[in-house]
Amino acid sequence: MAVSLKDIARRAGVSQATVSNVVNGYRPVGEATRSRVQQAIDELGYTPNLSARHLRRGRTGIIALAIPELNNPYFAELADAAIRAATERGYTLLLDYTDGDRDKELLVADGFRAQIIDGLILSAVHLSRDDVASRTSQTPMVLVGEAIYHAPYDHVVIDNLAASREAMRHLIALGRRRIAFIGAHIEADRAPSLLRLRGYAEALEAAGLPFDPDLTVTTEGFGRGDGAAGMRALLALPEPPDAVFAFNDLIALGAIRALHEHGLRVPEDVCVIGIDDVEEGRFSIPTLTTISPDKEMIGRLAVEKLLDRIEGRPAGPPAEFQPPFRLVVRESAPAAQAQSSSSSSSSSDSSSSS
Amino acid sequence: MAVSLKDIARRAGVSQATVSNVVNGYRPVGEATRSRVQQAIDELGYTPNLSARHLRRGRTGIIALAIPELNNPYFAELADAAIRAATERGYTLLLDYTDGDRDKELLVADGFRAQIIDGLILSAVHLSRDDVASRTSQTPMVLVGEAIYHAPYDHVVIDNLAASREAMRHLIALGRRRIAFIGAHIEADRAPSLLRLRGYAEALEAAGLPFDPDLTVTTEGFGRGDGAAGMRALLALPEPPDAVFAFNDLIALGAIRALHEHGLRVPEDVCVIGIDDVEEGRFSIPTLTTISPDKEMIGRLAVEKLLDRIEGRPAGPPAEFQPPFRLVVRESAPAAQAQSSSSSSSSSDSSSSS
DNA sequence: CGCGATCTGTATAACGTTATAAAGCGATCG
DNA sequence: CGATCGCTTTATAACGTTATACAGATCGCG
Repeated sequence: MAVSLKDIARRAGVSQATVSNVVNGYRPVGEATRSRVQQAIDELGYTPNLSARHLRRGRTGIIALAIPELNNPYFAELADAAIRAATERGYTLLLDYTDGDRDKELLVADGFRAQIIDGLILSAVHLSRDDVASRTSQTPMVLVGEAIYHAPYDHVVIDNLAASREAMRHLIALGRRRIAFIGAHIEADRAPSLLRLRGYAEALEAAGLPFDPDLTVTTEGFGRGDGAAGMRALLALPEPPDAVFAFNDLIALGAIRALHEHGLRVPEDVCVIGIDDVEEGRFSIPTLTTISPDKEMIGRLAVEKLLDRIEGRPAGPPAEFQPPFRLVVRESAPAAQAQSSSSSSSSSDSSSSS
Repeated sequence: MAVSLKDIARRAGVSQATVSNVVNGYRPVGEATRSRVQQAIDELGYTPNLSARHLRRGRTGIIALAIPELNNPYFAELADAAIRAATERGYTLLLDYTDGDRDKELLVADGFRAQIIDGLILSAVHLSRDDVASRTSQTPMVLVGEAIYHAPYDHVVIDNLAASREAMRHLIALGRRRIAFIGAHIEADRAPSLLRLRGYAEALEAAGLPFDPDLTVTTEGFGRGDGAAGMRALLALPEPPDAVFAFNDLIALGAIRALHEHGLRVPEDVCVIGIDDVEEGRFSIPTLTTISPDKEMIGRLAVEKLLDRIEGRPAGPPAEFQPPFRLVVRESAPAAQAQSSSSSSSSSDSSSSS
């Protein structure tokens, strides 16, 4: 059925090895034979059988990106960037879900799929450094996101501490004094919100504001529903907050919805700021002020570092890479010189690091 | 490095063929040897090499789902469902993008990736029936979505005509008389909005309302920005609409944003209804009334039909499958007995077909 | 002119599976 | 008692590539 190397070889009157060399360019081939072979390839419409190639080479040309869920547009946008980056480099990217489930994360890290993939980009939620440090699989891996730090793998993540501080500075500059944090997680193994939470606390201290434990809300997950629930809890307090710093945009959007249902205005009564800069926040009512990580670069960098390892390029010891982020000021927490209504997103202030 | 069939065979003192039979169960194996082999497998931690298996078998166990983009949460949710369905059946699902680009759609349909995938689920935007009818690739394919009808392939899609009529009936029942449609596409090869547009026109006629061409707005794409732009065009009319039926939720949400920027209230001044039921619409302000297709079933059905073809199960001639949908009434176009503010989604009216 | 070096091309052996044909071996049967 | 059958197991040949070792030319250089 499918046309194989052998068919081409016969047609062009050369050996299979020569055809292979024309296709892959491993060894030089004479101009005359090359064109003869090329013609045969064109005529018969040959494409190499990947299973066979990969069986022989020991690589599949497929890398996986494991994310908690696709429903969070942040991950959808990240996956988008990663897929494009992989495609450009001649690889195919496979999406894997973990459902934010610890066991599934372990499974993925431990080489489920190992037979089919050359490498793995893992965006974990529940895994600790020890979990990944003790993994047995030999498959190259790159970490992405906030969950794990200081593990013996390349790690691509924005400077969450700096990002949180910047978000908080913005709220404080707006004159807010009772600022809440939605999206903390108590589990011992979770650094992510720890870091963002720490940035929150540090910024409060730097501004001479008190840290009120009631204003830190723990959530189950990271969705709009979690944000709404968290906000409702805050509104039940005797003294509700006048601003909210959310772990991510989805939580922020859920919080805005809950505020709306309570008859409170954003930003007049309560300012809200998130992290992620998902497209939704550019059209929501009000539009969402947020920290915008360079998702394109995160995806690209993760793929690049992974391929360096896979293809055995000199890459040095595992390192942490920090793509830039920037504060995008929109309606939910407007610029300090109090503006009022519409007008589209205007960005300000950008900070980055290597 | 990796442990292979040969290692197991040696360890258990049997032939490779026997090990293969234990793993695959093609031929019976004696109880004694079976357990000996199984033990060796467990001890050495053997997993079959997929490239080799598939080289031999001629199948890869991978199917692809080609969608225009991941940024539209509708497709993200659909992909989610399809991935789960494929996983359940022992297949791996690969996501492919077409960027809503006609050439890329053709490329995908014509068997780019053919070497790596056993089958394809295609959600096209620009392809016509003739495009797919004349494709050369032998790879089994199932169509999903509104673009192509009556092609010689299984096709999974909701009854768009009925869905549109139902959405329109709801708006008309609310007393709206100048109802606009955002998201029409003029290209000759596009049936999708044609069908929804036709439902729109038919519903107008059925209600004895005039069809005003000014109220049908063509858009470039299907995103929030397109919806906002379309709405602005409508608001520039001498006599703006009092309701909007949007091609999908994203367009609807963009329209709501544009209305807000114009100082108009939804639903009091203008009612808005979409199609897709993306999660975002359950938290937007106002929450979005929409037609909710059963995405779970669309994904599951598409995978199922594709696997039937791949695995050679008797499946009869290509057919069209219509998963159910239902109208979900929320704030942007509330129930007829005029309610006012918050309260969560309440569904009504469901219709389905085979 | 002869010998090594280069440059092209070929034959062949893997890679890890699974399908096919055949072999071993009791037991059954005519 | 020899032939036949059924059951389990094995040996072997693919599947379509690429890597390795090698064989002929052609060429440069002493």
